[in-house]
Amino acid sequence: MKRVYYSSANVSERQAAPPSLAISTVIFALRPSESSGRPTLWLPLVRRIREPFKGLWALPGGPLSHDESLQSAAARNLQETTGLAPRYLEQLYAFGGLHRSPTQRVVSIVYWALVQPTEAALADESENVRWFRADRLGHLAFDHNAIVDYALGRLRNKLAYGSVAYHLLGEYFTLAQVREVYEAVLDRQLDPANFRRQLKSTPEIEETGEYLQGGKHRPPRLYRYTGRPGLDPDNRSTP
Amino acid sequence: MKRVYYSSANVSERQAAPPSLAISTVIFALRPSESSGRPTLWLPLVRRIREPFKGLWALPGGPLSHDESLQSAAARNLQETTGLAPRYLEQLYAFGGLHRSPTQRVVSIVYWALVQPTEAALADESENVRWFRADRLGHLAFDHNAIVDYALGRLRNKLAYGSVAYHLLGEYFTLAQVREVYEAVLDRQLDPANFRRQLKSTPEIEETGEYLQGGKHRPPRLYRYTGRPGLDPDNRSTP
DNA sequence: TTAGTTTTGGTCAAGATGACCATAACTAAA
DNA sequence: TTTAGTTATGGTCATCTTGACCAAAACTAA
Repeated sequence: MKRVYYSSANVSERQAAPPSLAISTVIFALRPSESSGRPTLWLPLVRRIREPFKGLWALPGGPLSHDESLQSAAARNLQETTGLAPRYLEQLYAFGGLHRSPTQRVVSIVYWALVQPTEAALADESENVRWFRADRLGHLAFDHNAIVDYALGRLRNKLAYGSVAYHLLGEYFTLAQVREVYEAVLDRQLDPANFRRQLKSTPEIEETGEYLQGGKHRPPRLYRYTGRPGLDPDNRSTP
Repeated sequence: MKRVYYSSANVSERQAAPPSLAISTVIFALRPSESSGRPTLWLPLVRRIREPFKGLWALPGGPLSHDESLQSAAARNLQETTGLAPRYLEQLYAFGGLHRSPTQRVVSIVYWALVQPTEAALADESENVRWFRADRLGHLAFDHNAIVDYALGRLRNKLAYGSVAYHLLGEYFTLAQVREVYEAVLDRQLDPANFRRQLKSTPEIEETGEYLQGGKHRPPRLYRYTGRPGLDPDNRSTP
């Protein structure tokens, strides 16, 4: 057996070894806050069961196997930790600082995803997989706090310009629900009338004949998103 | 000598090997077109001297060594092929399709850079390094045509929103020169008066007391860019 | 001196945006 | 049954931005 793994090599050989490559995924979903009941951003983390950073929470991820694309590796992360399929999945950034991991040089290609949390996702919580509020994470393993911050910045930017909010919602939604997503992510209040006017002028939002019943006040009309399910739109140019 | 390189392993071992990691760089510079004399986008390419794609032109790049960061590896590419230091350098995308290279699985983390071409850069042209017009590249090695297209899209986008045009110009420039950059990259004419009004309202553009002499017409005022030299602004969050 | 060209400053209408008002429609409490 | 409370929805108004266009200033070359 000639196969030699670098992890079993001695120190000088580890130095000469090329950096190893991993895929991680920042998975965002909306969940009502326990206190206010308003939607807030949550994301699933995985507890590290070995060194380095054993016991700390980290982003789901793992090594890239030779026969899967970057995006499908990220989708597999998502599936394995939450049981969910992504509604939106896009490459975030490649993090390759020299000292991200104390034991070896690791380059992580990080994806970010939007999903809608279902009962299935909650059922997949366990001792080593748990959902956290994005604004109350504590200290994570590696540079994962910085990565989540960067992903939050990207989410805010895409939300303000692109049409990404709908991937956090179900098939039918009210305009007030969309506004709540914006308010949660951008962390500021928006004028309901002005916000409504903007959404009415975007062609991807389609009016349905249905209304949301059961509320305490005037029943709002339900709408539907007719744009593409955004799976890595950045990657159009490469197969 | 226990060190084993995967490239010398047999087929089944190559299959099991992790994907190898490379850094490439798309380097843009402005150069006057021979025909019209107006500035156009050019980029340097390197001729492949071994298989695969031996003889074809490719983006400058190479493997990532264990002791350099992603960005400094890209800056080294830049230095080695052009002799220049980057005025602007930012990560573009990680390309990791399964069949980018016919011989092995390669994941390329690609950076894009803006420089101003000097005599030094021209002197560094050789049999195996040459500058090409970005819109007349021909067939490149690997998926490098797609990568350049993606980089061009990013450049157009950053130009339209961000403040990136000045990194293609010298320290002093006229507003008409900035407009020519926009016209070259976006490939459409812009109204001089309206364009001027917008630039006057951006705080990073500072008026100097100097004027460009020697032209055929009214001497235009010279301006200066006072913003940061944008070296990977995306990477603020990670050291 | 004059024609030609670019630079520079300006107007105007159309469109987008934020602040704000008013009515419609429903629930829940009186 | 009435009334108060709340959200949904439609609208106005002033302000800002944008694109189209006009005109004078300033220089060169003939």
